[in-house]
Amino acid sequence: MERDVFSALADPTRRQMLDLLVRHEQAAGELGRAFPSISQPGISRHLRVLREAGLVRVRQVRRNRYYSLRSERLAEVDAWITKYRGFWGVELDSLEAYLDAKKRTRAEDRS
Amino acid sequence: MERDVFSALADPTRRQMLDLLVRHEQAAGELGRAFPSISQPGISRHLRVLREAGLVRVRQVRRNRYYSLRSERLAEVDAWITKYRGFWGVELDSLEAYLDAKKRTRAEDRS
DNA sequence: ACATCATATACCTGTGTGGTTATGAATTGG
DNA sequence: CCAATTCATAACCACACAGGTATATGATGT
Repeated sequence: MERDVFSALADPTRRQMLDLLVRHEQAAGELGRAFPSISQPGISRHLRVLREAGLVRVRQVRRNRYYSLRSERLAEVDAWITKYRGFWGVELDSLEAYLDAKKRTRAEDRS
Repeated sequence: MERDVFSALADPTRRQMLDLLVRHEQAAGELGRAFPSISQPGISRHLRVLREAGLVRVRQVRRNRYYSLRSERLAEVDAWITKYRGFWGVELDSLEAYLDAKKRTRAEDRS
């Protein structure tokens, strides 16, 4: 438990797993099928690392373990990188555009 | 050469180094003094990793090697994490606050 | 109770990484 | 030229990690 988020993100397979989970929660086996070159235990261990880093949560439903994304830790990474955001300029604008869109969405949610 | 940015960021010492470099460029030795528990070759190798990941550049001036931050790769990480930004809501506000402050700074720069 | 499915754990193995000390290479000052 | 400074590289060690196969665990269906 209590594993470093950055080292959990260091592995490309685990990053891909998160990329898959961002769409919707997914069972371990389902996830594993996206990585045919890795054995089932390999998948399971990657998921364990993500769990221990707090990047995913698990929900057991019958025989399946459904993994889903947890935002908190990723937000920490985002907070860390915010310190450096002053170093590039162009991207700020697209980020602002994104935030504007997001704000509108949230406003609609409330209405 | 051509090393993965995320694995370069996986080490806490290297992240601290970047945190120091975000203020201003710094000579290797100067940087090293911030980590008294690590030997000089240790510092040098961390800097090599950062170099190979494209996270820093070096400029030689007389006897000193001045390291400074390179934004491109960090921007890549930022782009990656952008995919997940939809997953947290509260943090968006502080991010907006940051952007507002930044925009004001940039406006002042132009005036 | 038993077989099956879904996932996790145990154990081994090769490779990578962070740390060290010792040494090399380039620059500078006397 | 020699010594000191500044930094990088080499060689080595301990350990962590990703991968595999084999096995355990737990829940479901018959």
